[in-house]
Amino acid sequence: MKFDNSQPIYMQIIDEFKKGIIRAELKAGDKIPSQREYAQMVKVNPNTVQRAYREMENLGMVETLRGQGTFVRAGEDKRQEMAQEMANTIIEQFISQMRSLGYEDRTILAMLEKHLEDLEEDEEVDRV
Amino acid sequence: MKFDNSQPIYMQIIDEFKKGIIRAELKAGDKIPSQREYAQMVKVNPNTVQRAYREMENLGMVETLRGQGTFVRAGEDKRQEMAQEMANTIIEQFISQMRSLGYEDRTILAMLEKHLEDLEEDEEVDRV
Amino acid sequence: MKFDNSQPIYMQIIDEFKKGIIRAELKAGDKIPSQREYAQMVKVNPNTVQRAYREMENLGMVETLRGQGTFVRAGEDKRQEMAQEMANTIIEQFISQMRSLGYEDRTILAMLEKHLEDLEEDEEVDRV
Amino acid sequence: MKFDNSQPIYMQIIDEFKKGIIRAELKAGDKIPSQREYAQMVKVNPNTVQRAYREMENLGMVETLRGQGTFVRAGEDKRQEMAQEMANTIIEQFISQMRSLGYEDRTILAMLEKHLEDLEEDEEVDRV
DNA sequence: GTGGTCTAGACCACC
DNA sequence: GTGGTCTAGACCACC
Repeated sequence: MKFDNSQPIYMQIIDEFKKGIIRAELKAGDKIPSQREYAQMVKVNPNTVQRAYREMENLGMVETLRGQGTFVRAGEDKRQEMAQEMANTIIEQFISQMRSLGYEDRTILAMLEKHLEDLEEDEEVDRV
Repeated sequence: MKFDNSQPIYMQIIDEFKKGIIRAELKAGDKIPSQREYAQMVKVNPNTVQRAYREMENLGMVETLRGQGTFVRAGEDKRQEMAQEMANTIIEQFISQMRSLGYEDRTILAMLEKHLEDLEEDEEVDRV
Repeated sequence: MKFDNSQPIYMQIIDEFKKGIIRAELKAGDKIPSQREYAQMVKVNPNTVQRAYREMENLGMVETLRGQGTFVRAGEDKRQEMAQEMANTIIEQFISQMRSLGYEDRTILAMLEKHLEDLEEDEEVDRV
Repeated sequence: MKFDNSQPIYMQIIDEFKKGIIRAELKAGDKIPSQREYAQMVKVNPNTVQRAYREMENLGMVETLRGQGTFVRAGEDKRQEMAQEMANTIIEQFISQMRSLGYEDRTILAMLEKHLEDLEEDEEVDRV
């Protein structure tokens, strides 16, 4: 895992787990690594990991059972909610970046549409 | 200026000037800060600034006159080309982020459209 | 390798590799020394070598694979182009030197012709 | 004056005066700067200048009169001889450079001829 | 003052 | 081990 310093590391850790849950790589009931294990894996201070885990607990993403470990709690509903939320953040950031280049909204939409069509064509070709 | 470590600093500097040119805040003939000045402004080593300036010269964005300074070279054509290029990068990054959340292309498009409409309504309200 | 100060060292390094490619001593796919190795060989700072290697990459002469090394990329086409270019530089420098001695163009040509004939005779003798 | 380290500085000084004489900027009887003056002008150790002046005396280029200074001695004959000599050096260096790129003698001649024609055309245009 | 080159050396990323 | 980035600081060339 590599972290940049655009955001606190503990938030970047949370985002990692969020993505895992959203992509359904992590499902309700799955055990995630212990705080110590994870801290070693990603070479981060255990305190930072602890903070991330605590916040995930507050967010209802995971549940910690003393002496047993930390488990994913998010069910399908939660998963969708999280996906929506993350998507909104990404979309807003995208719009703001494109607007700051001076593009108008309808142009942004048209450019995205064009891009998606081009990509689909390319992928068509790849499959053939 | 704050730099994150998602990218080399010299590239982030280039991106700053790119944005300036794209937004037409910097126009052909404008003098940009001397390497030393800029290095002090953004608190990085002058060598790092020089690398950025040198690459901008190679990209045809600026022209350097020894003993005189560095000047914006990009005319309107170049400006549009740069905007296109930067937009493509942003769009591609956006698509890949959204796809990695599991959204299909038509859904991505629909979500963006919805978002833009909502924003426009909000801005309508603000103006009134 | 000895460098003079008629030109920056990094350019002289580039010229060395250019000559190697032009003379076909270095062919497409050949690995050239690592930056550190070469720096030790020619006793210059690794940063200077890196600048030379980076510019050679920009010129399309070599390809750099991180963690693996730097490889000659120039094929036969590129080789000829580079030879032409280098020849032009040499010829122009020659003309300017001769003119600055006050010789007229036709005299320069005649002197060169004479010289080449003399050399060929000498080499004839050597072979016999 | 700027010296490179491809040759001893005293030789580069001699070449400077040679060029002056060849171009007839310095004529027989002309006084050249005193050794001290010249050393200051070109920022070189006076001993180096002395060596250059001594060798020029040996070469018959100048004459030193104690208490009066150093004077150009070379007459027209000497001038031509020096020009010839310097031209030969330049031509030989040129041939060797071009051959090392792999060009054959007749090609070298053809390329030079072509280049001179092109230059003449350009200069024609400039005059018009 | 402005840019250009170079050294010395640290630290990181990828293999 | 190999390349990539960055800092610190010296010295040079051109204006």
